[in-house]
Amino acid sequence: MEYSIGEVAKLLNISISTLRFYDKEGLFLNLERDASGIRKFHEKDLETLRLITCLKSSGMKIKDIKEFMHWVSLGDQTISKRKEMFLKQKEMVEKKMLELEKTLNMITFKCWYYETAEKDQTEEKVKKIPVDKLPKEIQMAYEKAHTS
Amino acid sequence: MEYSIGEVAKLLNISISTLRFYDKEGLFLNLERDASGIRKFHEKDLETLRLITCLKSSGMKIKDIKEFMHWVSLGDQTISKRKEMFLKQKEMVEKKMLELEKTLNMITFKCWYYETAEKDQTEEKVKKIPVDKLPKEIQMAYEKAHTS
DNA sequence: TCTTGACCTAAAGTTATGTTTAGGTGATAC
DNA sequence: GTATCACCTAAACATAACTTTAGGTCAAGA
Repeated sequence: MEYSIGEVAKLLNISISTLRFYDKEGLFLNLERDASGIRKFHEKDLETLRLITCLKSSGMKIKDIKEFMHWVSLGDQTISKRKEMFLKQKEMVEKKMLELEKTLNMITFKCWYYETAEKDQTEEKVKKIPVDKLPKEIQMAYEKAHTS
Repeated sequence: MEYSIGEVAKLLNISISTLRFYDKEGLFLNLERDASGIRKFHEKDLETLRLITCLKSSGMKIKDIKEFMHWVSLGDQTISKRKEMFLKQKEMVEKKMLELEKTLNMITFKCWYYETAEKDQTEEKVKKIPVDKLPKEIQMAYEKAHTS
């Protein structure tokens, strides 16, 4: 199965210009072109794109993804490097998730805070509630959000 | 308690230039200055900074944080707006967490993949294992990573 | 035949989030 | 008294990751 750039764009919801940009950056290995220079994407390229999306969301830079793709092109001799990269990236993601949880706790607290303020028609009352008098789960969220 | 910009920078691990940048962008409400123009940070400014950090990690732009701070300055009449903002942001964070989980599954799979390849000294063998023959938890990670 | 649509390139432009630079003030330490 | 800090500003610079623009090819349909 072969896909044009437009088809891939729709399929994976990535703009055409982004796809060309990734190609220019060297993120695809041996991306096929037909006689008149038109890109032909195969399943392996789609899989590369799914990986790019994943690595980007893990906080990796395009340059490093490019380096990884270069390692892939060198074959078995770079297996350890690639493994190390993924181990490092796993740590990054776990760190990110912890931070996001803290963020969620802060936001959960704020949601409760403003819902209460909205009922009261003022911030004054809720602002004065001491931490230990907050509803239990809100207190927990607040405290989790405020640990260094 | 009062803090200089340098103290705040160390305390919250944010560079001095970033703090000045945030101030220029209007993220602090009534940040005090002494007679010679030197910034004096108070506890409320530190709390603002913690909130900024949190909102940034939730994916909010500086401009929107600034708008929020403006609402704060308008007092009780903007409580609903602020509540809506946090509700929206909560959804954003929940979406982000789902994406990160998917990312983590992909990376977990890749870690296993390259650890196996490393033992084999080649990718060839592991590459050929069909999904349903993978170790159970790896199979689960793979599948979770590949659901649209 | 002509026009439309999907593709192409190279290069310039955009946006967000800072950082760096160059030049200046004012208190304190040697 | 002069050198060194820690602070200040305005403005230029940096970087990543795209997007837009301007100009061109090529095949298919009216």
